[in-house]
Amino acid sequence: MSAKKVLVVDDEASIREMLRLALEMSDFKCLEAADIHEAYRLITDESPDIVLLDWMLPGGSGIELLRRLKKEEATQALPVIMLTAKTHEDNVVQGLEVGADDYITKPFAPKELIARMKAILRRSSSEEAGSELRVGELVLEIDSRRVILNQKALEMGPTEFKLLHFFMSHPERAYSRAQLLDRVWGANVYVEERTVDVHIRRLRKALQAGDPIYADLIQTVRGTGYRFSPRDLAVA
Amino acid sequence: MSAKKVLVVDDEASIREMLRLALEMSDFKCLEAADIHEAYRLITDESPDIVLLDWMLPGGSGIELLRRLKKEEATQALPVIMLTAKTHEDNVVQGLEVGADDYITKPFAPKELIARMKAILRRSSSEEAGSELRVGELVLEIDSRRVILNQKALEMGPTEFKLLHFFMSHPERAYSRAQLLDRVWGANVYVEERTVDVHIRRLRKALQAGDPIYADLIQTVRGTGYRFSPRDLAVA
DNA sequence: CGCAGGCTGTCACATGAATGTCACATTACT
DNA sequence: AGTAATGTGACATTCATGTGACAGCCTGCG
Repeated sequence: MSAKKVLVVDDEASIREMLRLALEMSDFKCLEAADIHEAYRLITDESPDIVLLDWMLPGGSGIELLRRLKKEEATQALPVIMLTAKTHEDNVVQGLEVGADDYITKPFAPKELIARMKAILRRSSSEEAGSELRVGELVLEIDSRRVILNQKALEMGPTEFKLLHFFMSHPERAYSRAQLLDRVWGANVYVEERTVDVHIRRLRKALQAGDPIYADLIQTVRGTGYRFSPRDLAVA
Repeated sequence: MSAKKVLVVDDEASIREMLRLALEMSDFKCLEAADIHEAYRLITDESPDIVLLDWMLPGGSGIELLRRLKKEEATQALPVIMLTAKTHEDNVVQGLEVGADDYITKPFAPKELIARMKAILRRSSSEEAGSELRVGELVLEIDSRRVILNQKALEMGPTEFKLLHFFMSHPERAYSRAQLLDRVWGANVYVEERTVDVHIRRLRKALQAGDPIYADLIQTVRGTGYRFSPRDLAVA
């Protein structure tokens, strides 16, 4: 299992720092946000695997963000663990009602937090298995690591597969080359940005070979990067 | 019902002898092993119908063997009865969790053991009936440990058989070398990952000898591992 | 006991695919 | 037209996999 991304949302820098240490000790990648706005930005930009959300936040309480996340399709399945200061039963109940996956009251032992996180991640990642992503006649089979278009398998390299995988799970949104490098190639990789173009081309070519229409799903956003847009798929 | 093979795993020769007598009295064929290593060898070589496994063993406790058996595809369904010295509830619970089919505490009446064995065998043999895997003209006979392709038996080693067995029961899914080592070779085995390649090749060769088309069932998934895909089998 | 033969795991080398980069062509925008 | 961004074909290199050979190990047999 590759390192999971954790987003820590708390307004106190000291707590964030403490959590960062504990998390990195356990091989999690750690993102930090001090307010709801920043948190939301990081969620859409970085798609963390799990969110640790403090209850008390300036500029909108944590439950607001939670509600928003559970409302939107794209983030509905994102696991959230609430951090509550006291044993405010009310908060806990309310949080779980809105859809938090778990909660933990401060002060807590980092070990316990990590254990709960792992339990939740195990649960959510196993649901993911056996799934497939579909857009029209284009099917990306995760388990068998294949892409099927009109009942026929498409040929593409591992990188194109990962790229398409990323696009299909993040549709209707433009990504810069830098973002794509980060999300598809992985962080800490030194590669030219223009390399993305080449792989975009290879992916388009592969789709084209299966059905020309589907190549149009990968759209160029001039001055920004690329976008995957099922919406514009013309239906015969 | 033909005579069933029973494997007795116990380090005390006197107990093995006692069990042998009791078992042969009831028309079972009896195999004996004094340690885990020998037990495992006999299981793969002789495929007994049921295993009587003592809890306390030198060189790795019985539960280790049990875990290994339940993990590997080829032996997952093999019934195991645990023999525990005292009424160690912990052991019993643990054993049943790992997948023992039953347990019995020493000292026990041979008659009772026989009865339990028969009960389990009755249950499992009905499930086991007609236990063969088939893909097109390729038939893997579990019991006789043979592979038939176009009415002709294929020649392959035990490892290739297990590998094919695993693949045929988990089709349309890509597995990494590490996963295959884990599931086919068994856990706690230190073997080079590239060894998988070699056995894949041997398996392909065996299939090829029977019918070239069937070698294509074993597909390379570049950057990931291998996949067994009956779906792509071209039909004449 | 020693020997032959099958099976296994490992290596070194061969082969071919995938990757990243470039130079140049093309396109969009002003 | 001029400029910047993107598309595209070619290429060297790296990397993953295929493949043949071999030594050790066990087993069965003389």
